[in-house]
Amino acid sequence: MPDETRNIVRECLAMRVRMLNRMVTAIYDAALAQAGLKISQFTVLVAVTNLGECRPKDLAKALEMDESTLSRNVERMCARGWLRLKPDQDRRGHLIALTDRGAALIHKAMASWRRAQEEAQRQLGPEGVAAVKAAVRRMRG
Amino acid sequence: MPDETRNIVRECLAMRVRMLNRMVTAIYDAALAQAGLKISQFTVLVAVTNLGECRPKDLAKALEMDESTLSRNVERMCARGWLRLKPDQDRRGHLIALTDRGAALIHKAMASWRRAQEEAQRQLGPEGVAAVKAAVRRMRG
DNA sequence: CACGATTATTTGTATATGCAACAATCAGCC
DNA sequence: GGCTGATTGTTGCATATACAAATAATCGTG
Repeated sequence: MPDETRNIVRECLAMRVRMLNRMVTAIYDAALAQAGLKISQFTVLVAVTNLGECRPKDLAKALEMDESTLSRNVERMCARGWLRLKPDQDRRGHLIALTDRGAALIHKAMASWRRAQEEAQRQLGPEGVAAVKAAVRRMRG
Repeated sequence: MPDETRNIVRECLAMRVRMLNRMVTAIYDAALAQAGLKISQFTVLVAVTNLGECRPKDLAKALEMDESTLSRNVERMCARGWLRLKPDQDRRGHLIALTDRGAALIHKAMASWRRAQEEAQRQLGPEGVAAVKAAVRRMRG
């Protein structure tokens, strides 16, 4: 049995990707704490800015995130006044929009993001950075 | 503002790593559901097998995971009878040990893990796989 | 236009994640 | 032996994650 499991530790991609996720997330969360948010939330704010007013489904797709997860993240961010919901033609849903406070927060968090980004790049090295980008491109492509 | 945020989406490493994490985790969780566990739990079982009876701190370090997170994961897994706690010399803590049921579960889950591993490798491609491994090695190194 | 199928989103439930504060024990020193 | 600082681990709190089921509105077709 130990032979099998040792092999898993050497090979398992999920183990590695999840570890990488924890390490990288920690870097960004630590930096963004100064601005009072987490990378998960920053990511949503940025995505909404780029998409413009958008439907939950589109946002979830853009972030490759489960719709129910996003639903509750948006809920919390609305409660904080960073996002708000607007009625849509299709009355099954609504549009998610950035508020002024949300936009201000992105601006305020920019310096923290840049610091985290530099630190992550430093720790990963140029090859590591390229590697991560390539891996994601492959999987989504 | 959109200029800045578009740049973030293009560059942000956390966004990519987290996306990769969600995609890869989903592949393994879907496969392991057949055996009644998740990749997060499978990972702990395998790590305990390799370390042997171990203290929470060592296990957390091996998995690059917060001790409090691990504490509660172990708790759930004890409740299911996969792990159990044994007294240690150092009475502040205890040793985490695999039970027979835990060992049997690993065995039962092997085929599912292999299927997930193959699927993840297929989606990432050889370069993607190498990329992920290299990135982790760099960060932990 | 009515009705069943489809689509959009939220809720129920469970797990996972981590920071900060806490309790318990240990180790070293006097 | 008994204090004091360090180490080990758990708990309180908040957020994040996702599958399945429920809800609500739209669409397509007879």
